[in-house]
Amino acid sequence: MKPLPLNFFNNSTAEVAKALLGCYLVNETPQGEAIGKIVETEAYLSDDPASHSSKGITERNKPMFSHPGTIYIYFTYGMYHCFNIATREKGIGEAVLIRALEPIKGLELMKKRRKTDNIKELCNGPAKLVQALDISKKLNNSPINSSSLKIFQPDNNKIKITTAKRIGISKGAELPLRFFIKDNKFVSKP
DNA sequence: CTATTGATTGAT
DNA sequence: TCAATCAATAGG
Repeated sequence: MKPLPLNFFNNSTAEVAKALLGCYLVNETPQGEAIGKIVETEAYLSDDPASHSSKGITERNKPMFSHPGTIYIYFTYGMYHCFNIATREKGIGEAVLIRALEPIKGLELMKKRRKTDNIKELCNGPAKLVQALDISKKLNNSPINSSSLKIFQPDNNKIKITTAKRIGISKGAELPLRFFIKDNKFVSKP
């Protein structure tokens, strides 16, 4: 198992979203290490009305337009953060939203941070996994794998992918840009 | 300046 | 079904 190279993200956003399924997201903190397997993602494209980047670059969404592999963490609904990774070359505003993880390691830490003992509730939503891994907004606009937050790709990553409409957006067509591992119990909605 | 919305979650 | 809770955005 090895860390994903940054040029992994210099590719079609939908392809990156699918390729991330089955990879491991790792965050190291002073309290310990937490690891989750990526089981659900969504792609956000530059011409997509649901994407923050659709109206051009702003102070908030500029990480989406930065180098491939740049972390984009945004604050929403007054209380939640969501975690994305920028894709394609610098100047193009596209990203993959990590929507759900299967908890692998650091379960006790996750339970404490999420204030629940229900394993299925730890990481089955974009704001939940940010809480469970304690992903800091300080990492916004910095490259993945260069700080405490890393993604590893397993040596033989054979999984079955289901494609579906995206969740929780009102603008824009319900494009088939949501991807998750078939039959996995930890996706945000069945 | 004020009003509305939102890539959400958790409680009722 | 709805409240929490605030940054971004649209409108005046």
